[in-house]
Amino acid sequence: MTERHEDYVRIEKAIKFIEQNTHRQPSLDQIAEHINLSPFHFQKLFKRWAGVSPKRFLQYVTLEHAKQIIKESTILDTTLDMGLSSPSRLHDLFVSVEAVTPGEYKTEGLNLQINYSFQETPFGTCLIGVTERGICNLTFTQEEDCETEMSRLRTRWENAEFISDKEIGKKVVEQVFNSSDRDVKILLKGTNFQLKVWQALLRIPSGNLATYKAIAETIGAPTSSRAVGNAIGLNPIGIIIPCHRVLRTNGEIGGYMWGTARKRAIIGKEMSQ
DNA sequence: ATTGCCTGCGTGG
DNA sequence: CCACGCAGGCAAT
Repeated sequence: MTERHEDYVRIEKAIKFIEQNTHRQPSLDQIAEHINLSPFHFQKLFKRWAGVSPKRFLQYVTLEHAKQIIKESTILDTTLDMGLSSPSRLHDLFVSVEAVTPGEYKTEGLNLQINYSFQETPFGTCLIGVTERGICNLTFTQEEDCETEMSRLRTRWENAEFISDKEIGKKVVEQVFNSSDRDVKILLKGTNFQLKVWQALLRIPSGNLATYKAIAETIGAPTSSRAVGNAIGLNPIGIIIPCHRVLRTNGEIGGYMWGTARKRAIIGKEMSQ
């Protein structure tokens, strides 16, 4: 287990603790004690990890803040509306999406080469899959279970040729997590409905939040927020397709395929930038 | 805060 | 086909 991952585990534990004790407004000392670090060390680790102090971070991550953001629905709505009218101006990601052809869909990746590798990120270990036509997979491992994650990828692209390649994956991680160069290509495979939902997610700029309902409305299916949640849960390319930016209408955090603590963490970091 | 009834899509019989 | 499961929403408690 790498140092980076251990740090992430600590942060995750801290966030869980906060989540369960929001009503008590835990102090820095209490949080630090819970994860067995000195307040000093914890503060330092946190700052290094998130780029802001724990206190500032909490302001952003806290439920009340999320509620406020949702309440100011003009911001949210204008964001989404503007996203529709001129997507390229609002995007923090200039992602060009390529969807697989019907033939490829049927054959599930025949003649497709996927360079895969596991990579460490500030939010945990993830499995990267890259094809000639773009990134096709960015999923986090739960409990460091790489085998399960890998078999999921193989199932998703049953006939593809898999090549282990750490260098390609490393470049992707640097591009997505550490650089301002966000001009990435992705390769998506899904039903029409899923593609519509995933592309709607790409229109939410970093630092902004949307709701399942708002997404449902933008794709012209205003009563299908549940179906939207379903489709979002199947997003194969985390972070780049920002499924973490979608909350419930009432401001609750909602679910996340890779754990709500991780979702909070990603939102918090984006908010604080 | 909790409950019960609604939604639409994907999956497995 | 049909039946069920979901990262949701809403109205009535």
